[in-house]
Amino acid sequence: MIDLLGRQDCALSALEIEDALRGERRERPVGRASVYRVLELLSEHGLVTRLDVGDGTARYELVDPTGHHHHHLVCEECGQLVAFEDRDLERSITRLSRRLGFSLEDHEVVLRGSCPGCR
Amino acid sequence: MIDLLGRQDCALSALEIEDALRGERRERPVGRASVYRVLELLSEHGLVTRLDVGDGTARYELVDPTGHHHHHLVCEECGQLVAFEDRDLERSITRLSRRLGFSLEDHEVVLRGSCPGCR
DNA sequence: GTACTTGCAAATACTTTGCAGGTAT
DNA sequence: ATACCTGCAAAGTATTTGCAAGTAC
Repeated sequence: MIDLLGRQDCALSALEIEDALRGERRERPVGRASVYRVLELLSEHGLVTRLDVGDGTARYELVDPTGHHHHHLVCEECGQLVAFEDRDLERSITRLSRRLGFSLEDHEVVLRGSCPGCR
Repeated sequence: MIDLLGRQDCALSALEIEDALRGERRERPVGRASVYRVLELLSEHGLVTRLDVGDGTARYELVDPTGHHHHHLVCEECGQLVAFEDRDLERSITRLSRRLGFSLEDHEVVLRGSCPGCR
């Protein structure tokens, strides 16, 4: 599954992962429960992030081992999910959590609007 | 329902709203479907924002008519949901969307970690 | 009357859990 | 043997939809 996620350029839902894995291994098809169980494990160990775009399904993606991380834009016209990275934004968030006395484990930013192609 | 949301200091889930409304009006209890339908309407008209903290349930809150808006901290110890406002963060996001050529309709920031009380 | 709104119940979608059988040590 | 991991089916939860009855005009 880690392989599979590594090959993606954007987050997959649990059901998409299940389908993909079933496509790869026909003999003993992977069970839905296992997918969720493994995702929870990977997530707890910080290898995978859970992302929620607001459509009632959780998406998962591999954490970049170099420490870089990105956030997501959702185009409300075409539904496309685009990843971006922004140092300035990250700096704001770090400063902010210090200001609030909050020790930050994780954070998630979702921007919604129209992508350049759809405007 | 707008009244009810106005009285809250933090976002409510659809089911919490249903319960609260049923408490207020015993004769003809409000139906679940109506709650979701009204929330969708209010949301489309920009009177209510939908917020997703990552626990598989959507939460809703009234949009501040003064134009101010806030984001949320989730404490992973006590589960508390805290709202905050940060001009610096908003500025980063505005700059960012300009940089990406993305026309922003809405955005959502969720920070996860431990609140001052739980550390 | 027609058109719109409502609540209920059923349907759908995503996720979790119980369990029996399998694998590894 | 024990302990762990798996897939299936069933249960649980959140949300949406079909529909019959009620309201407004």
